[in-house]
Amino acid sequence: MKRGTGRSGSSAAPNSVDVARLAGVSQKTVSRVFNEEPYVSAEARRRVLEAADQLGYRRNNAARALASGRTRSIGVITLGTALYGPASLLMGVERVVRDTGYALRVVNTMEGDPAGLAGAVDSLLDQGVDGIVISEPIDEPGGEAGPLRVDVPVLVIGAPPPPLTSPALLTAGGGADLMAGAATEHLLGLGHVTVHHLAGPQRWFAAQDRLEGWRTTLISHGRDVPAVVEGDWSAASGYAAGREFAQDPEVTAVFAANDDMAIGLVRALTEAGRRVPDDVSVVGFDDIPVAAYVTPPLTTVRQPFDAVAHEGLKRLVHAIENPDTDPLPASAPPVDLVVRASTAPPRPTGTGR
Amino acid sequence: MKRGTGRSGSSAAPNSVDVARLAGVSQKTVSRVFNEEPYVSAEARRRVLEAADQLGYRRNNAARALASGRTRSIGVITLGTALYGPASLLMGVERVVRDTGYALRVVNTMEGDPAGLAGAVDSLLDQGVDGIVISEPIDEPGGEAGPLRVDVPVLVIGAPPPPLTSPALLTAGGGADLMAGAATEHLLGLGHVTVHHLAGPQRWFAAQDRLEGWRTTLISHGRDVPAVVEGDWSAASGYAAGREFAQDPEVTAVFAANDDMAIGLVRALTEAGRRVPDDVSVVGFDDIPVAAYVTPPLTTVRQPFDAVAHEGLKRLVHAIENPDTDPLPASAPPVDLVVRASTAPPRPTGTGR
DNA sequence: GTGAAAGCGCTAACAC
DNA sequence: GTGTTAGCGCTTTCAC
Repeated sequence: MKRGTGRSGSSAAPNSVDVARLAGVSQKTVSRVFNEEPYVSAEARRRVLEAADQLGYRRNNAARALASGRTRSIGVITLGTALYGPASLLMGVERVVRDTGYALRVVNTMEGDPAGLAGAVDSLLDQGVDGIVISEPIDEPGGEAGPLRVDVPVLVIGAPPPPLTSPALLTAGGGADLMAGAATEHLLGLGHVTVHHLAGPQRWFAAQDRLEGWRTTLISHGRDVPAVVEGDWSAASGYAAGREFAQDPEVTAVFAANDDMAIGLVRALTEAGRRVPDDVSVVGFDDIPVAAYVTPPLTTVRQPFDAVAHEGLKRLVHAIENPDTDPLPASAPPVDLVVRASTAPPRPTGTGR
Repeated sequence: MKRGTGRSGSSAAPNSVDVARLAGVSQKTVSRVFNEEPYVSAEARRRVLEAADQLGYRRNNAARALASGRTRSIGVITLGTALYGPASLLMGVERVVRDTGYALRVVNTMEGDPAGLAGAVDSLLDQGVDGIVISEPIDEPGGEAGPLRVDVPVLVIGAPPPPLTSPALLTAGGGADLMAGAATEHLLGLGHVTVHHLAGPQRWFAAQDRLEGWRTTLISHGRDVPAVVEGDWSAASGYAAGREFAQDPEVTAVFAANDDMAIGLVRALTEAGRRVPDDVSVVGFDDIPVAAYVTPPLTTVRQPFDAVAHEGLKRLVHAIENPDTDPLPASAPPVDLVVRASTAPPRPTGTGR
């Protein structure tokens, strides 16, 4: 323990009683000032602020949390990867959380983690948070025994709500299917007979959504739905898939579920003598910062990470602070296809239509 | 407030007294069980655990923190970007923090943030953390008025310790200068007369280090030190720099301070008719996942983010838990140059040596 | 406008 | 091995 001489301890952190004493007011008035409560005279406020400053006072959050039952913090569960999407989302979330006056606690779930989502939620609940953000969860095989019981509002980004009970269960970041659809339309619009898909790992909802949007679009245009090749988001897996696609002369257009895979894909295609976009068109997803600068510059779909984080968090905070009100409605994110040089009409030769 | 009927409140979260009552022991014994303290009979432990389970008891962290003075959490300050380096570091830190039984709190400092590092540290101290990690800080212009006073151990990753007083001030992740030196040596070893440098923003220590390693190596080999071009880490800035480099036929080798810029650089060079690596060799830094799959595959320096995070955190936790012991020593990270296809000997023509 | 009193749920000493 | 007694520094309630 640190406390020094007892009452007017000088070595340890000052508390509100110390401030009150120095300011010549009651402890409660100090509390009022720091909580910006009404009914404090200007004079009292001034004295308190001055005393606090002089002492280097800072409120003890543990005590506040204990007394009020609120921690003023939000926990976020991410996948623990430095992938552009998840990382961008996390940064967006941090910004909004801090702006709204909350603190951020972060917990990762590793892929293959036996405890998985349940363990992460538990850890956050243990720590004490007023709300939870689950960012891009994946389908863990070891299904939970019954739904998780969470007693704070939950926001799920980029996935349908998992089986959990919560005073408020919100979702954000939908629309990936529409975006994937737009990418597919673009390729079809260019004249390609059909579009192949290099999917992300199907345990990720984000990957499922994109696949779904692609497939739906193909079907609605009456096109064949070719077999899907599944990667793991990495450029390496895109490269491996690219070697397969390169074998098949029927492949003239590929929609990859993220830019990294698209880049690996382009490389494999190029190495195999299939030129992009002359022989094969490629569309990525995310619009990572280098997408415009690889060769050829990648046509891709830009994800509105910041907007999604912003809107989702606003709604979560609203749910936390207004437990009895209806949740705010979600709005659909815009679809933003960025056309660059990796897509072109198919060559008139060969498999014409 | 939630508390229901008073003593045996059934609607709100149960506390250790509830558990004690149900288990027929004292509250202190419940505390002992959950803290894994010695001197609890197997029978008492069993009863406590059973009662806790039945009630769905979970320790209240705010109360623990208040009573013990420790929050069992570590705060990390990052730059709020989804850049591969910072994001990888953050993920590495999260893993180790959780493994060591601490919770993670995250605060970003935006570039240009007036409050800057001081504001971030403050926010963490307000929240209450047992230790602070500052990941890749930058030199903010608005210098602080006097050194920051921090009363918990601090670990700085990738930079010299900023002016702050702390019971323990540790650093990790040095050695970027050696890595940059290795990249430069590689180019020199290939026969290039000198090596140009596409630097990162010099407000970043990480960028300063790399520049320093490059310059020192050039000097120690008695080579000219060409003017530095400064980018902002982005592929776009690398592209802009590349257009300049392309004008100058003397440029046969460029060391870029990160892979994104290297990729933009390669693109600009290629567009200008300067082939990579035939006309100009390029080395990047970081080894981002797509580096091996761009055209040409990028020679780069791999950064040991995980190892740095791991070692640094271990030392930080040691300092937190053993305040009176000497800090653990740091070890130098390995230098890992990954040679791929973006570097080659200079062409014999022209500016021979 | 302001203050006194009573906890929040736990850990820390110490006694038994 | 176990229980008792005090707080930790706030917020809350209610009285003035």
